[in-house]
Amino acid sequence: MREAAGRRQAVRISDVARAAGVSKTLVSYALNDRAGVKESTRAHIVATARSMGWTPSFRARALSASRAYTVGLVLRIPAEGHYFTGLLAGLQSVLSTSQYSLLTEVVDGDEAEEDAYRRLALGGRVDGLVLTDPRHDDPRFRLVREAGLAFVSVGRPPEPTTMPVLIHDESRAIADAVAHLAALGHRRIAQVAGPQTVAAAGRRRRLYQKVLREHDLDDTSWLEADHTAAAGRAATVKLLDEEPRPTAIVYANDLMAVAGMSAIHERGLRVPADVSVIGWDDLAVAPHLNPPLSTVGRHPFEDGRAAARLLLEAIDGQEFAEPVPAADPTFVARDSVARPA
Amino acid sequence: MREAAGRRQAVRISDVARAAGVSKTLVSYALNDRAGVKESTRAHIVATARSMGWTPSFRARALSASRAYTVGLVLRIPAEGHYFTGLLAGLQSVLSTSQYSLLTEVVDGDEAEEDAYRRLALGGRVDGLVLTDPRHDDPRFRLVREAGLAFVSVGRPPEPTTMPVLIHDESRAIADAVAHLAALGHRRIAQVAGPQTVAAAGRRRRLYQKVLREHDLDDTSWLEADHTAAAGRAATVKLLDEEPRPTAIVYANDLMAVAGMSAIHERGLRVPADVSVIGWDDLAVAPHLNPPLSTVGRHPFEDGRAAARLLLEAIDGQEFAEPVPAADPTFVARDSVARPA
DNA sequence: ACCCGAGAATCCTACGTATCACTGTCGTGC
DNA sequence: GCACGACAGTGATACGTAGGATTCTCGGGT
Repeated sequence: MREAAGRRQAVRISDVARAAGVSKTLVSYALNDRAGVKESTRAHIVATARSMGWTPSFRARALSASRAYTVGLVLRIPAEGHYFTGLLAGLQSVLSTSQYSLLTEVVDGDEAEEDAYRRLALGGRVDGLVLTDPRHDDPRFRLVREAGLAFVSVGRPPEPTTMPVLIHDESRAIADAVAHLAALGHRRIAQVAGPQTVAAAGRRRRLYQKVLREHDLDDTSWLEADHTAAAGRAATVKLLDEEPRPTAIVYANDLMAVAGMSAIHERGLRVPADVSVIGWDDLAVAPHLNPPLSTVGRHPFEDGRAAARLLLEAIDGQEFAEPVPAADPTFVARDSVARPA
Repeated sequence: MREAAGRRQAVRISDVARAAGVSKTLVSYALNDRAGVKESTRAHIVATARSMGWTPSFRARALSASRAYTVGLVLRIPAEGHYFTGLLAGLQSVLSTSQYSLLTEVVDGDEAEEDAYRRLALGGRVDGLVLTDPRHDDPRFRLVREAGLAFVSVGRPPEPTTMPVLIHDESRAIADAVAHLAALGHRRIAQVAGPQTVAAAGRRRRLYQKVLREHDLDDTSWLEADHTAAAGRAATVKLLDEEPRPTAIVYANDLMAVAGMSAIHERGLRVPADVSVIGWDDLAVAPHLNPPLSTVGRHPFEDGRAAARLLLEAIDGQEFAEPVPAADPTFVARDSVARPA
């Protein structure tokens, strides 16, 4: 059996100091590029450290600096794997240029989520958190406030804050989508909206309704569904039973849109001839579906980069009076939308 | 401007000790359930700690124990968001019952990946790593060996190791898929395989060929593609030009299968009447496609759970002589496969 | 009256880095 | 000739927890 964990640092700063014939302090100064070290001494120390293969201990540095050099992201499962993969990549692309790392925590329900936040916030496990999809009465904001933890919220939080908030303007994408449908002659447009406890889902549903009214269209035909294929299918079946039948359905995400198209086909109806369909997310498969899915593309990678930058500033003590606008989603027209039969 | 980061521990173990009128050591013993503390004293200490809201400092604990209480996972982007989301969830479900957290690092190329591993391995940032998709001459195994870091490999590593290795037996799923096609009368089955530098992709391609030969079928019609939609489409176009044309195509992942179906339609051919299609992954959208996609389901969540358990044991010093079998993938028949016209 | 031992509690140092406060040295200007 | 400041370098301690070594306490046996 090999030696169990609890691996000590192989070569310590004191080893380097002894080898170079100077004090630990000077080694630290030399390697952190601080003033007060003669250039020749610095070169000697750096060379010694390199030859000994010394890397500063992350743990000791974190304790000494009273910093975790880590930020946290809590993901909900089952969830939009798509958006979060991109967000993750964007966060990383910024963090890895700093000293920071990203800790992910995956949860599957409200209680688990609160536990996760408590675990991360307490004990100084992280210096900051990325919060996504704020809900009404979201307990997370109270938790982080009490813990005095920095955060960045992707989406408007339920309470005012001086922490950074990243917001998207979805009105343009929604206006484009509805205009596209209206121009083709659609008069009955139904909506399968996301969970209305998620603040952004409610806002998006109301935006769609507002734009429908601006086109003098009925805005009353909408249902709530929880982003799963089953819910999307069920909602679609209900909408197809309405009288008169909608000629177009807009969905809160692509997965529900795909399940909806499947339900439409099972009814013996065609997409787009009988019912046009629009999704939200622009999954990798969307352009290759049969028919290719019209949808709204988001910018998770850019969101991640912006969120990481803001979070690092917040950790640094910066305050934010106003929400920060992020890259807006854009409508992508494909063949799942056509003139109604 | 609020106070910048570098947040100290609000209440320390010494505060609790003073308030309870005992030494720091006794507080530590009492809260870590160690012997040598009178029961009444323990109760008093626990009550005091609770009333003061004390949580041990993660940073100090990590330094003192010479442990990071963290394991790392490096993801490649663009990649199978699907499998990794599940893997992440599985890893977490085990880690969060221990003291461990998961650090993710997202990279987009070979150099970035090596950097990422170096960052994590050096300085004791993590106690162990999850390595996925081993490649031939994979530099990561050398890196972790040199760093003396524990790891679990999801897939057979290129070099022998005493660290745990999780392996899947794909032969059953592949045999089922080919048997299903053969039983329906398919004689010309082509393959769009994954990147052959990934060891598992090569093995899977050869497995398909072996099973084809067992059915006395031609095994020479295969192409390599890099898991993207564009590559899947291009490979499909080439295969459709072959003479005689294949009546079925099996793909290394669902995304390429979807793109392939799209290419088949563009040729004026039908799925499954003219060409049957089988994917790999069982994406959430697969059952709802038009037609529903036959594919092979993996078990990322269970893989994640198993990997986490093994990694924690490896960190504990356990050695592994044999690879550990994981939940095998299973073939799922859907309507994208039918009797050839 | 004295010794012994088990259990209870404390003392002190390790963990490894960073940094504050300080000492020593040398050149410069008056 | 002396005061002073800039610069180079060192010593000691904080960071907060854990735990081995040690001391203390107290009851029981001889």
